[in-house]
Amino acid sequence: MNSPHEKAMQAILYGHSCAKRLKLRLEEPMADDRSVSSCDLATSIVHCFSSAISILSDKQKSEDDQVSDLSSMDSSPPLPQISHSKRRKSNSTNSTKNWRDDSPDPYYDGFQWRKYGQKSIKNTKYERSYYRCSYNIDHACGARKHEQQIKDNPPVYRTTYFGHHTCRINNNHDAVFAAVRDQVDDVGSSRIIRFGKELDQEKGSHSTGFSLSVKHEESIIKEQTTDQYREITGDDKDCQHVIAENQSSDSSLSSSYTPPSSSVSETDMFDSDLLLNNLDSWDRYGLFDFGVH
DNA sequence: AACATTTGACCGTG
DNA sequence: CACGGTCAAATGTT
Repeated sequence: MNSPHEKAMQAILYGHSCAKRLKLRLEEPMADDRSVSSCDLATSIVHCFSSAISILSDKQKSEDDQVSDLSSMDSSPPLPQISHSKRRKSNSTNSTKNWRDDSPDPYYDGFQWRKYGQKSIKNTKYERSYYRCSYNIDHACGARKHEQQIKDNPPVYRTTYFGHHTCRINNNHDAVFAAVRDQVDDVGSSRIIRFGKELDQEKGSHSTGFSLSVKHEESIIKEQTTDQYREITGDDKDCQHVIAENQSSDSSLSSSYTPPSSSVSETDMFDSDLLLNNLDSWDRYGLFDFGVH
């Protein structure tokens, strides 16, 4: 796995490529396909920097801390809130700690949240706020988040998200991914990019807010990405080759992943959430080219 | 009036 | 029993 520094670098580079595209759009409005709104591009940029901040601030934590954080991540989809118990269930069995984000400001993530609690947490200076999706009842949306200031001067707020949105009130971010996918498809002989779960498995089960995960399901997805590369290429050696190549890559901005034409159909199996939620995917497949140079 | 936030209490988990 | 997640009444805001 790449070092935190390298991951932060990749997040910044990714943000940089988004910024370049936004700049190009501002300079030459007609030159861009407008498949992604400027607002979404800006949001992506902010999230890339958030990820970099988070990675770099985590780097200062102890290794033990990191291991325990990672081990608590869970990739399973949110369970419907069918329990009639008024009290919480065990975190280890019923909730999903999907990802977290550190930001200088608790940023707008495109979803509407309702605060339902606030607690002071032991050994921490600041209180933690608890939010659930405003559409929790209307759409039985089980998404929740915790927000807590973890640093002062400069202030850093850690937002931890649990579960997925099923309310689908914001699909803008999906457009970003679609655009990424389309442009990736345009590069060379690219056919598919496949990350994470089968699309069919995901259908109807989520619509998450977009953010670059810092520690999203790390160990699980490491296996998934490797396995799925094997699935694409059918070649274990190729998999190792690409991984090694990317690990020793100079992270040039112009690098782009062009999967070898494969036996897999052209069916779109791109899982945008997992692509952008997991920096390790970049580790393995290289940076994605937005067509801006 | 309707909706959102605050806050003390409750209670499951380890 | 301490901790932290959630509930729900009280309070604030629009």
